[in-house]
Amino acid sequence: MQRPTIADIARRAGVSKGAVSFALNGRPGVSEATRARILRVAEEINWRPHSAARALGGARANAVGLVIARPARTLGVEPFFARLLSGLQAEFSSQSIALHLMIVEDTQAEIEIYRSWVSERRVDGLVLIDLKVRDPRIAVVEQLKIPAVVVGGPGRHGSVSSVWADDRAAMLSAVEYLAVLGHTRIAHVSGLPEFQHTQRRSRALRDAATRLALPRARSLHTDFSDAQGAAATRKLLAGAGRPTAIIYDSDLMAVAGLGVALEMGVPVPHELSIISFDDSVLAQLTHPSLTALSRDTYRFGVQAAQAMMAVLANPTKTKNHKTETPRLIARESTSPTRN
Amino acid sequence: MQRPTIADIARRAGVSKGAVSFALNGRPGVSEATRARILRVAEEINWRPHSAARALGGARANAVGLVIARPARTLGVEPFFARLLSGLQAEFSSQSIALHLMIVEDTQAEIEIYRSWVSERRVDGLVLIDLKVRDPRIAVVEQLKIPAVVVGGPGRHGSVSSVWADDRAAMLSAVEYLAVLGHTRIAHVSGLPEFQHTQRRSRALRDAATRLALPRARSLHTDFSDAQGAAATRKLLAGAGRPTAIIYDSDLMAVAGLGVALEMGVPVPHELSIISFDDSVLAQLTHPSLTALSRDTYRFGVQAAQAMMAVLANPTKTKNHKTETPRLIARESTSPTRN
DNA sequence: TCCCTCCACTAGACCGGTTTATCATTGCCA
DNA sequence: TGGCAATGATAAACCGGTCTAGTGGAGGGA
Repeated sequence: MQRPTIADIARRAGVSKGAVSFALNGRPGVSEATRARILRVAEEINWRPHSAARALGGARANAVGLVIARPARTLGVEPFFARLLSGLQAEFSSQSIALHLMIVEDTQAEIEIYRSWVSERRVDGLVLIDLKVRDPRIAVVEQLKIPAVVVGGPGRHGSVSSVWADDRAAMLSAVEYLAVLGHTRIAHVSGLPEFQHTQRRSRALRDAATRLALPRARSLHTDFSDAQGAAATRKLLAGAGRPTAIIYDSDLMAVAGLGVALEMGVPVPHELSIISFDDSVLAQLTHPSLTALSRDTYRFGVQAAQAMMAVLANPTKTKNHKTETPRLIARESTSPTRN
Repeated sequence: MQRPTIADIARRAGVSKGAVSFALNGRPGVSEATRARILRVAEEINWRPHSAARALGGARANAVGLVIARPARTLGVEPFFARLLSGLQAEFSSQSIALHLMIVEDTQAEIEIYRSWVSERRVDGLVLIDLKVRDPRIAVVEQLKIPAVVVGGPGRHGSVSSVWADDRAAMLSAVEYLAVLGHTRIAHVSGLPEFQHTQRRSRALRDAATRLALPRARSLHTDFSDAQGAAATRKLLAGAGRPTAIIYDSDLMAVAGLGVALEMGVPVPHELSIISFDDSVLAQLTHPSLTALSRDTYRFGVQAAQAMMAVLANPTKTKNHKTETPRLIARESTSPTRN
C-alpha cells in the first residue's frame, strides 16, 4: 500500500473517517474502546499525518519562522547567532516544532518572506531578531495577525511579545568596574547604530560618563565585522589621548581589537583594558583572556522559544520577558590604570 | 475579502479554476491573451499560492530538510556548522527554498525526523551531514525515495549524491609540509572516530608516516570539543618524547591546544608547531596565528545546495561532487625544528 | 409509555489547489 | 464538403485531512 491515510484506518477499524480524526486528535466524539482500537490500527499500518492536508483545514504548521537579514557570511562568523539558533531549536525540538530558516539581504526582503510564509501557512509564528529603531516589521506582523516574538526589546514593538536583556544595566556595570579601576578614558566600539540594543548601550555609556564625570566616553559604530572592529581600534589607539579601556559590542570584535593592540605594541592589560560585551570560547581562549559581559546566549534562545510557544498557546496574551542581565566576568584583559 | 484564492481569480477573469491554474503555472492549455489577463487579475488582488493546498496535490514543498545530530550547544561553538549553514541557505534562498532545520540527540532520532518529514511532505529533499562509517541513514533515505545529498563523502553512500573534499590529500600535504620543516614526531588530535572524514584523515596520517618513515605518528580521538582538544594536548605534551608538531581536526581544538601549550611553557612555534585542519577568524586572530588547512566552508555549503538542487531537478541522476581540496596556509604557528 | 437528552458515530461538505476527461471551435487537407 | 486533429477552455474528481449537521439508539424522568 502507498502511504496509509485515515481512510485506510477507518476501513480496517470499521468506522468512519470522522471517527478516526476524532480519535487521533484526542477529542471527544468516540468511546474509549473505539479510540483505543483506532489508535492500534493506526500504529499497525504505521500511519503518519499529512501536514499539508492538515494545514488545508486550517491546522498548525508545526514550524516557526526565523529570517535573518544580514549578509549570509556573518552568520558563520558571529558566534551569537549560532548559539541563539541552537537554543531556539533545542527548545522547539522538544515540542516537535521545526525552525523554518531563511537568510535574506535586507529588511524589505525579510518582510516579503513573512508575507509569503504567512499566506502559505508555512509557519505558526515568527521570531524577529535585530530589532531596529522604528522597526517596520512590527507593523507587518501585527497586520498579518501572526504570533510573533521579538528578540531584543524592550522598545516600540507594540502588541508583540519580546524577550530581552538589560543592556543598559550591563553597560553601566562595565563602566563602573572600569571607573573603579581608575579608567577615565573609555571608548566603546559598537555595532550598527540602527539596532535598538546598540543605541541602548551607547546611551548607557553616555549617561554613566556624565554621572561619573568621565571625559571622552565615545562610541564608534561598526557593522559588527572583525575588520571594522580592528579598524575602529586602530583609529582609537593611533589618536592622541588614546583610551585606556575599550568596550566592544561583540567578542569577535574584541578579539580583533586585542590583535590590533598587540600588533601596535600596546600591552594588554597594562596600557589598555579590554571588555567584550559578549562571551564565548573566543573570549576565553585568547591570551590574555578577555574580561566579558557574559550571558548564556543558548539559554536566551531557549527563553525566546518558550515565549514563542506561550504566544502560540494564547495569541492574545503578550508579554515582555526580561532575561538575565549579562554580568561581568573579570579575566586577564582588564587591570587598574598605572597612573 | 479573506485570502484570495484561484476561485476568486477565476470569477473576476471570467474563466474556470483550471484555466487559472494552467495560466499561473505557465503550462499549455490557455491562450496567451487569457493567460495575460489571468496574471493581471492575480496581481491585482495580490494572490499567493497556498503551499499546503499545492502539497496536497503532490507538488513541491519548496523546503529542504537538515537535521543535525549533535548536542545543540556545539552548533553554537563550532564555526564549521554555522558557515556551512549560511552557505547552504544563501544558495537555497536564491531559489526561494527554505531550510527546515532541526537539532536532535542522536542518529536514531534523526531518522525518525526524516520519516515524519517525508511522510508529511514537509521537505523536497534532505541534506545529510557527519557521514559515519556504515551510516544507517543511507538505507533510510534510499528506502524513503527522497532526494538527498551527503555532505562529506566519498564513502559507502549507495545511490545518494555527495559533496566532499579530499581530506586525504589535505592531510598528506600538511604532513609533508611538517616533514620538510624537519618534524618527525607528529601527532593528530582528531574528532569522533565514527565519522568517515575522521577516519580518512587518520589513515592518511598513518600512510604518510609509513612512507616518510616517521615514528610516533598517532591520532588521539576527541568529541571535537575545546575541552577534549585541550585535554589531548595536555596528554601529548606531558609525555616523554613529546611531539614537535600537532595537527588538530578543527580550529576550535587548535586554539584550545595553543592555549594549553603556552600555559605549559611550551613555546609555539619554537618547540611546537601547530596546524589546524580548518580555518576561520579564530585561527587568524590568535597569537601566534595558526597555520591552517583552509577551505571556503561557506562555498562548500553553496556547492552542497547546488548538488541538492540538481538532484531535485533530476532525482535519478546522482553524482559525487569533489570540491576544492583544503590548502595549507602557513602562518606563525609552524616553523622548522631546532634540531 | 412517551418524550427528551445525551452519546457515539456517520455522511458529506470543505479547504485551495492540480489534473484529467470532455467538449466546442477552428483550421487544414483530401 | 466531410473527416480529423489541434487548440482553448470547462466541469468535476481528487489529494488527506477537519469539521459540522444529522442519525440512531440507549437511558432517564414524568
